Amino acid sequence: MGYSQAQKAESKRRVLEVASRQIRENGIEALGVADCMRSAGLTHGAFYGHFASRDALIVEALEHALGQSEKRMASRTPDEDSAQTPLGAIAEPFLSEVHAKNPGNGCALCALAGEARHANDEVRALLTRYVQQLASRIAKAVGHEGETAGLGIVATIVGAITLARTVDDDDLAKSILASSLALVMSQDLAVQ
Amino acid sequence: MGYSQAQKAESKRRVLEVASRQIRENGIEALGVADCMRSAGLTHGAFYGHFASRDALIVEALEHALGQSEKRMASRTPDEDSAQTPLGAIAEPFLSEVHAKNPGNGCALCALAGEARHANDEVRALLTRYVQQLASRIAKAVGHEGETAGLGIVATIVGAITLARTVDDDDLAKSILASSLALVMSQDLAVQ
DNA sequence: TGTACATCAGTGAACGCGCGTTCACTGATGTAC
DNA sequence: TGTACATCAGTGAACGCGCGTTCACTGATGTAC
Repeated sequence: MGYSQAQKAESKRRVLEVASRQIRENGIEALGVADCMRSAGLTHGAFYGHFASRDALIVEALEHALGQSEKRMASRTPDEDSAQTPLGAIAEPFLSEVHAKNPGNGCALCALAGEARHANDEVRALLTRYVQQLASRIAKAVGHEGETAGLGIVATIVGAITLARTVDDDDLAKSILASSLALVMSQDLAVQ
Repeated sequence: MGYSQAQKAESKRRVLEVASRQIRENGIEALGVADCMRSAGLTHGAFYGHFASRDALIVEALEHALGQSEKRMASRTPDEDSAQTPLGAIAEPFLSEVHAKNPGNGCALCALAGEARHANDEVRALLTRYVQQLASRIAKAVGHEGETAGLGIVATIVGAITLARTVDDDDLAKSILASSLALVMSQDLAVQ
């Protein structure tokens, strides 16, 4: 069949894209090399031309997903029309139904926090760093220095999305998101 | 070798005990039939004399774990010596370092919420019911009717324990628990 | 410009291993006489 | 009370399957002449 070098890079990008979506959607453990390659339009034999191992793919895919989230969040500013506060601009998209229903495109921390405890050290290190980044961004939004004040809010966000996705009742899921958003916004100094 | 009927019941109880601890400690997916039986002092071949399938074991083990948590929580009352409020009496043990460090003996919802999305319907139904119970218990503790007011607090608790166990830095884990407890207690009407 | 050849991304069969499940067999328990 | 026997919890070997990984091979690309 034959492929150029540019096509190889494109192939790898496609595999990473698929893997990054699959781990958020189905979990790290559920990611299969063959299935992932098939979804990227390749056969499983080509895998080790791109990655040293399944674990290496997972780490790269997670970095890819976290990088995306970081970029998306950095580009987000409060809506001018509504009276959205800086905290609201961060918390509302996290705690939306769209986010809860689409783990594959969403925050990797929310999607993987539950099973990260059983993952390898590199995965945990990446998620740890992301928790810190997110917390200090949130702390800043509510007018605090450092990350400590933001950690509770991060916990609420992660817990709310996790539970909303766990529960088998759609109305209950909506209530979880709404109640959690109210709890988060009760910490907003900009409102009081 | 030969065993009496009473010994069979005792064997099953031992298997359930082990499984209930193992799924909370290592996750549902990590539970292996052979390993679980070995830890209970039996060989894997005896398994199907007690359970119809691995899935059936998991459901029974989860029921066992949730039942334990429910019982433990029901027997818990505010400390008389300290000025603990009803909400504090519930939230503090959940958000303690001891709980974060010992998933095997802890709350099954906190331990499994992250991977429940990928589990079978029965597991999700059991956890859904538990979320509702916990939320209405908490709502009552803060002086609200219904479960809605409690859902945000449940989310914070589950998220905090999940993150504290995910993160690879002990001090950060402690900060997550402390910050989340403060966030939860800020909702306590009994304090204000 | 056209031809021969080296490169290398991708293919697909095969491997080894772990795990859930099955099943023929074992031997202590407890009942029947 | 003692003996023969049916029961059945547990044993351990074997199965089928899926999955991560390996590897000999293929054939288009792009360079050398």
